[in-house]
Amino acid sequence: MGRKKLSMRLIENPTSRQLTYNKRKEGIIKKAGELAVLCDTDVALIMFAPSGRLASFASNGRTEDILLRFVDRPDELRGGPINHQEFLSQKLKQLKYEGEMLEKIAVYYAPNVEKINSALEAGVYQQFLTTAIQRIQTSKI
Amino acid sequence: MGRKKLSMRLIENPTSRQLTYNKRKEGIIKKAGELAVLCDTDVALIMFAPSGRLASFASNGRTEDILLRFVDRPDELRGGPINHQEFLSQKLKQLKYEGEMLEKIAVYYAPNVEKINSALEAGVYQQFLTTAIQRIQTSKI
DNA sequence: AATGCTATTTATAAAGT
DNA sequence: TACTTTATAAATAGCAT
Repeated sequence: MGRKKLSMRLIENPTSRQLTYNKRKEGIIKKAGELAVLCDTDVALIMFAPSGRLASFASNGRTEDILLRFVDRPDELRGGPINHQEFLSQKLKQLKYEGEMLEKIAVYYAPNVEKINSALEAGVYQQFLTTAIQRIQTSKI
Repeated sequence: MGRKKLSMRLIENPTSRQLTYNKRKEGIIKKAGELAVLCDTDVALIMFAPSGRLASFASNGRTEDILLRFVDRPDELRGGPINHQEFLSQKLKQLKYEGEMLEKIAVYYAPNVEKINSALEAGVYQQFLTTAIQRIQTSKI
């Protein structure tokens, strides 16, 4: 959409690139919010600038603990050896604990409540978790 | 966009809702991919249907380890007590280890490489990590 | 750098198959 | 239950401020 059709490759000019980034970032966040409302859907959207710093995050904030549901429904893992399944459950529980610890730490270090979304600490925590997600995704492709 | 303007509230008709969900899901994924290419940006997009099941995930898969950069640059935490800083570093390292374990587990359980994106296991792992991210975000707001 | 303005392109709501 | 089409709404690229 625009005066010209934009070819799908890196925008060379840094100023234009930043401008496009800001505009499209807003657009995607809006779309994500609409999808959440229209379809009762949880949407998490995480964007990182090339610097690696967290650029934006959007979610409708539902907090169901899917982990516990998973642990309570082992039949969803049918086909896996029982010992590995137990191992997996333990690992998930352990990671859940780590996540809660991380949450507490994040709260403790929050230096400025008004700047939460751009706080360096938040960026580091969230990117770390996101990287973990990406590792899983990458490792399975 | 469409024959009529859609009011921004839950689509009551389940069939229409599902249809809209599928269409808009594709749209957002496309947008996310475009943003990644145009602006050299890492984008992670995670959507959950009301059932809680992972619906989609998109990322350009960058894998920088921001954690280590963080640990190696303690001045970014200036203002925090040293003992808490060390505590934080240890926790992050521990979580990194857990993430790597989780990756190995994910690989082990991958039942069907062709269906990676819809694999239930992947959904559980990713939603768990996403929930952790959301917790951090929520706790700071 | 940030905001506002249109010409265009793109996404998509309904309808059709 | 999906795909395809089409009219329309929405997003946005390039400019202007």
